[in-house]
Amino acid sequence: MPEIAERRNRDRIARRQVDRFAERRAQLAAAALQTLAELGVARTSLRDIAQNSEFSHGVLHYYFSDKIELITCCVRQYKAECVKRYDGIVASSGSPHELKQGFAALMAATLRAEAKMHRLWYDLRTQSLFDETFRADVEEIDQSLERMIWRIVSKYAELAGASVVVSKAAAYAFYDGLFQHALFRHLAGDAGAADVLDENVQRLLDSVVGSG
Amino acid sequence: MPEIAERRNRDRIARRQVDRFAERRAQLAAAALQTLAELGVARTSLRDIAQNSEFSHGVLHYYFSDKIELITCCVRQYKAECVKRYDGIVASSGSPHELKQGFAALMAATLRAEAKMHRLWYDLRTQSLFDETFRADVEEIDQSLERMIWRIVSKYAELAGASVVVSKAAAYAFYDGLFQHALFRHLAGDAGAADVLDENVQRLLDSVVGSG
DNA sequence: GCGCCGGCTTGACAGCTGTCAAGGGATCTC
DNA sequence: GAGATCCCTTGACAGCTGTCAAGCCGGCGC
Repeated sequence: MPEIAERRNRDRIARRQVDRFAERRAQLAAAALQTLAELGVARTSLRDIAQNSEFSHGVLHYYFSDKIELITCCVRQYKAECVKRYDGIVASSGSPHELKQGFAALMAATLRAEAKMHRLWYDLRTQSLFDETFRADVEEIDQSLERMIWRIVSKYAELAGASVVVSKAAAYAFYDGLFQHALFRHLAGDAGAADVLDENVQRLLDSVVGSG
Repeated sequence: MPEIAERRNRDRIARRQVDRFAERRAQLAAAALQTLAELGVARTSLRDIAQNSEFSHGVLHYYFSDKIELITCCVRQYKAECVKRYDGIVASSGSPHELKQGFAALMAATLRAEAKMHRLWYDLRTQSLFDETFRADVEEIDQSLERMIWRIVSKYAELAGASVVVSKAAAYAFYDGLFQHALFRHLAGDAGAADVLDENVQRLLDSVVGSG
C-alpha cells in the first residue's frame, strides 16, 4: 500500500517542520523576552529584538504575524514557567511551615533574579488596559496567576487544618500588590526589598488563613 | 522715588505674567490628562494632546520643556487632587464606622468615575521602571499615596482605640493591589467591580487594624 | 498712537517604526 | 544531481514622532 506509506512520510516531514518552526519560534521569543525586559514594550522595536538575536529583523514576520503576537507569546511562555515553579513548591511541601518558607523564599529569589522580567509583565498588563488587542491574553495569564496563588493558600490552609478567609481574587490582589511594590523598591536600588518581601509574604499567608 | 515705583510696577507685571503662565500650563495639562488617559503614555503624541485642546502642537514646547515634563506635571496635578479628597474623609469622620464607609465609598466612586485617569497613573508608574527620567517624580507621587493610606488606617485605629498591625508600606501595597485589580475588572466590563472593591476595602481596614 | 514683546502658529527636520515584497542560498526530496 | 521548498536577508515603503526655528499677530506699556 504505497499511498499509506506516502502519507506517513508526509506526516513525518510535516511534524518535523512543525517542530522546527516551534523551536525557532521559542528561540526568537527568548531573545525578544530579554530585549523587552530591558527596554519595555513601548521602547522596543522589532529591529532591537532582532539585533539581540542572531537573525535579521525580517524573520520576525516569518514566525510571528504581529509585534503583538510576539510580545504576548514570549511573556506567556515566561509566566507559564513561573507558575510551574510555584506549583513545585506546593507539590513538594509536607508541612505548613515548609510551604510558607518555600513560597516566600521563591518569591524573594524571583524578585532578586528576575526583576526585569516581571517589570515587563506589569508593563504588558498595563498596556492591555489601553490596547484591547492585548487584553484576552493578559487576562488569561492573570487568571493563571490567580489560580496559582489560590493553590498555595488552599494548600497552606489544608496543611494547617484551617480555612482561607479571603476570596481568591483578594488573595491574588494582596500578593500581587506586595510583589509589585517590592519590585519598585528593588529596581529603585533598595537592597533589602527582597528580605522585606519574604517576611511580608509569610505574614500575609497567616493573615489570609484563619483557624477553621 | 521713581526707582521704587518702577520696580514695584515691574514686579506686578512679572507676577501677572507668571500667573498667566501657570494658568495656561494648568489648562494645557488638563487637556493632556484627558488625552493621555484615553490613549496611554506610549500612544499619545504631542499632536494628539494639542488636537484635544484649543491650541496647536508647537505651543506645548513653549510651556513645557519636554514631553516627559508635561506628562509628569499633569499626573502629579491630578493625583494631588485625589489625595486631598481622601484627606477630606479623614478630617471629617468622627467614628470608625463613618471613616470606613466613607473611605470605601470614595474608592468605589473613584473607580467608577475616573478609571481612565487611574490607568494612566499605573501606566506612568510602570514606565518609570524602564525610563529613569520618570522615576523621581513617580516615587514622590507614590509616597504621597502611601502616606495618605497611612493617615487613613492610623485614624481608623485611633478612632477604634486599636493599633495598626502592618507596616506603612504593606498597608499601601494591599490597598494598591486591591484597587488595581478592581480597575482591571472594571475596565474589562465587570459592572460589579466597584461594589466588590467597596466591600474588600472595608474588610481590609479591619484586618489591618488589630485590637490593641 | 507707536513700538516692543510675549504668545502662538506654521512648517520643516531627521529619525525611527511596523510591515512586507523580492530575492538569494541552503537543504531536502525524489 | 536536479528541482523544489523552506528559511532568511535585504531593502524599501509610508507614516508618525519629538523637537525647534522662523515668523506672525495682538495687546501691552509708555
